[in-house]
Amino acid sequence: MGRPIVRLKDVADKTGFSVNTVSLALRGSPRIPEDTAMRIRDAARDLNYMPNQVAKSLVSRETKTIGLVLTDITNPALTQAAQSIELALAERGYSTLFATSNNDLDEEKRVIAMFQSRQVDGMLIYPRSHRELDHIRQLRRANYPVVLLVADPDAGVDAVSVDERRGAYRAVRHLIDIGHKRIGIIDSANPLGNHEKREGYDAALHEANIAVDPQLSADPQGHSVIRGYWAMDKLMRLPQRPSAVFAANDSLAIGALRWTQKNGLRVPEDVAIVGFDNIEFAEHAATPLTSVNYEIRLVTDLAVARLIELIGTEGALPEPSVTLIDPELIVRESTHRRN
Amino acid sequence: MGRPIVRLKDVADKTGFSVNTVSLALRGSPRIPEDTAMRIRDAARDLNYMPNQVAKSLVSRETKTIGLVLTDITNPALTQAAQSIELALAERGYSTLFATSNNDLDEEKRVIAMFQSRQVDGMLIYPRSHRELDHIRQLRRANYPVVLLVADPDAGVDAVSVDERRGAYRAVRHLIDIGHKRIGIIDSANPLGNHEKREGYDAALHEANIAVDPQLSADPQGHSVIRGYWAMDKLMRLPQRPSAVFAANDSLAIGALRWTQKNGLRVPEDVAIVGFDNIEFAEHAATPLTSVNYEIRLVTDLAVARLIELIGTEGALPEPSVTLIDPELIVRESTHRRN
DNA sequence: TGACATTGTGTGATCGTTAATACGTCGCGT
DNA sequence: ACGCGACGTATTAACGATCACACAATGTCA
Repeated sequence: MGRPIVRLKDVADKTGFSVNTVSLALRGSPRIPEDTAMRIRDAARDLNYMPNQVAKSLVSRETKTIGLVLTDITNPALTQAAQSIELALAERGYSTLFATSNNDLDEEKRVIAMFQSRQVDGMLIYPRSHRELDHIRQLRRANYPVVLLVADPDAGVDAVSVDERRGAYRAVRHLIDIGHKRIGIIDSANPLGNHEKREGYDAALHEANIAVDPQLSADPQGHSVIRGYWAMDKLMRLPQRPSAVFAANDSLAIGALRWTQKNGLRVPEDVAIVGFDNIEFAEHAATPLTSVNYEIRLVTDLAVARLIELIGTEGALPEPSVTLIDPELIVRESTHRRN
Repeated sequence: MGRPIVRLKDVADKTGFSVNTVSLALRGSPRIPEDTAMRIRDAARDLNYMPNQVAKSLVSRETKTIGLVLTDITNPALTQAAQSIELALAERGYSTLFATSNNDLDEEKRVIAMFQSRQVDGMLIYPRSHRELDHIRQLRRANYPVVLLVADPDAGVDAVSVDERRGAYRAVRHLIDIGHKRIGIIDSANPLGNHEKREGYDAALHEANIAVDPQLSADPQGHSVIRGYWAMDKLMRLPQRPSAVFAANDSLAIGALRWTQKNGLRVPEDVAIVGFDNIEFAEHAATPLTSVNYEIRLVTDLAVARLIELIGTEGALPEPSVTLIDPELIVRESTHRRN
């Protein structure tokens, strides 16, 4: 409140030139002769002048700021994403305003509105849900640059994402290939949530003529280790246990692994486990975890590049484009090949 | 670029009132009669008017934005901090601009300057180093509200932090108490870095009349699991191995644990391991990890509260205050008590 | 020597909002 | 009937910067 601010006017007063001359000089205009410019630069340095970006933004109508909306930054996959997004944006001269929606739709809407009010030049969003994107589509219709970080080819909004459906398919396909028939899944079953991984799971089973057994599906209601533990508990208490489990992310998988340790089961002999995202801890888990891997940098770089492109377009935005990154499966001990 | 913006003027034109009347009405001034206000609000809603915070900030001289400077958000402890800081700030109507310094001093300075230029109302900073705070002290002298998230009672800057020295002391003291005499430490040895944990380690050893053996110190040069693995490798290859190891954070500790698994050592029988921060994965590691625990929410809430207080003070800032949160040790299997 | 560029610098409007103040139009009291 | 306060609304000037343009003071050429 009321901190002292050094303005162009102060530099102008000190040097005797007008505000305009000072502004031009500091921006290196060729219209200002070198010795004038030097005197002005010196004075600016002495006063420790820093341009006021707020005033600048008001004139230029751009804030060089983008808004990043995450559901929850403690999800290790999102943390990585946040890190590399911030980096990619900083490299291009953009600052990152970030906020979390806590997986709440109203909160997500509020955050987006706040970002608009703050005149961010664009937004990168991990939406809470694929099914409720109206508010985001509306943004785009209002010519607002937005790129989603989960994919839905029909969303009508630009998106760059790992192909979760394909990743899940690869993981489950691998389990089938090594002989598993009774394969559990630990993934959110929220009808409003994202179904891609579940679809990939279903697809792999169908392809192998294995019926999808709803019993083998456990909803962890979250993404933390402990949630994975309890979901695994549910699956393993079934009369007919699964011989393998696909977990929608590595934290859940580590929770499942932990369950096997506590209950004296061997992985992969008694039950095989596959995770998703290949976070650092996956490789170094008690039993190194087979996991779906992808270059998060690739996803975020493409998303940022697309966003910057949208910001740079004059007039109406181009047709939305959706880019899916194809993930690979890293096979480790948690799913050793059966013979 | 050139997105259409609905301004007060547009609402004014639509209703026939002046810009000022509209402004007053939308802010609920009692000077505007109810039916006028209602007509104006309706028009604003129809046009989907959103106040331009940039213009508002220029007038009010406050942006309701704070800058958060982290060294590296992938450090799980910092991720947690970022999450709860964003939450605490949002609750008080502040937005969070965040940037990472990548543990580089020049980068840290650049980020801070950028935040100043963007007129943030205050900053929360995880400095790269305790020893190089001049640029931050300077900020404070210029009456700029700053709160550090690592403590140094003599920094001359406000700070709220877990007491790392004491936490490390507790951890090492515990190892001594259960009979260990040869205790290794995995922590940065950078002379420009933070020494608190190392000091706590030294203090505990001195108190027990155990000489500090420099051989037993390994610098992981980072905070990731794999760094901990290699640091552990260095320690365990010594002719006289340590019987216990204190790691400066849980990722390092998990790396150390992983080393024992790969090399067929039992924890805690062959070597005990203690971590720091008590992240989620610590409890669920192959051998549940003894770790130094503290309420990160407490730290961040106090830091945010102090920052808001500083922002609210008229005139000169009060004397800097440093708050240290006392951590506790959570004992788990990785350091089972010896008999 | 007078017309005309060229060069360097200043003036004024503008961005969207708020704050201070001015200005009509009432109603009321005397 | 006249003045005065209250009320409702408009006008003007900020905030700090940029931009388009105006305008002197030079220098150049016929």
